[in-house]
Amino acid sequence: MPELPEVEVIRRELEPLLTGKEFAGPVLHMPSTIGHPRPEEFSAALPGRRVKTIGRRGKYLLIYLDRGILTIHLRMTGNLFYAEDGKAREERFLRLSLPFTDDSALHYSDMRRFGRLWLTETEEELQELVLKKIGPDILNDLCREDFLDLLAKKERSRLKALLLDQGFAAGMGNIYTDECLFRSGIDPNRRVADLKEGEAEKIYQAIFDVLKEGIEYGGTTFRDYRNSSGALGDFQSRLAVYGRKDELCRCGTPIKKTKVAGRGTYFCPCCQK
DNA sequence: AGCACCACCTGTGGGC
DNA sequence: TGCCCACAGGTGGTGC
Repeated sequence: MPELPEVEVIRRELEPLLTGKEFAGPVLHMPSTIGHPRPEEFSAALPGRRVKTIGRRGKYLLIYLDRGILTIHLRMTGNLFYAEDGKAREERFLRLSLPFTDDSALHYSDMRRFGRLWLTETEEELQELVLKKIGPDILNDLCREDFLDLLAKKERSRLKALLLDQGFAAGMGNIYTDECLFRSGIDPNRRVADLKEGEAEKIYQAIFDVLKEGIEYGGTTFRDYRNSSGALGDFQSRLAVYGRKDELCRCGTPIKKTKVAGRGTYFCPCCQK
């Protein structure tokens, strides 16, 4: 579900709400949601720790504590919901409740159960256990020069596959990748080696623009995404190609859907070459 | 190195 | 109307 913009929207909302709060005893409705440490250790270790700041790397939300780091990945259908009164809004897919000592709470629900939480004691442990194969955050930690350098090392890759590769750079998902390639005028099947003068720069700019806009519009709610107050995103109204098979592109050509890198891929055969 | 597949889950929507 | 299959904002593993 959530890509970089959706996670960033959640981060911005939660940071002022959670900073300074102290965790009480968690309730694990589905213990397998905990990736590390073992569920019972997690439950014993979290109470008493306080939230310092909230960060993000790609699609990972990083809740820095006075001791250790609580990391969350929402995968396809994970949702975080903050409740001032501590009450969860729906029970069906509730996997985890993290109450605070002031009786407010952070709830985690996840229909498809793919999402995970990790509690690590140090930055090094987080790196080793969770972020080992994750590249730099594509919005905050990758300048144009570095992006172009990294791209040059991946001559044989298809653009769509590369942008989706979190080891290359972290944050792009299926929706924003299709939108980025549309804005760049690049066919998703093209390979890096075939890019012409100026096209790589165009892609970098499109990544930046589309992610920024996604954040400004509160993320994309195509199906399940909700922010931490339960509200829908707005960026779906701005999508040029994603989810618009057979609808007309602004150039008048019907948008096509194919499969690239194993994912449903939308593009305009006229605007993207 | 890159890619195609499968697995992990549950729900929904299109086609027949 | 109802059933079945394909597919869904992600990622990790396998094997070619």
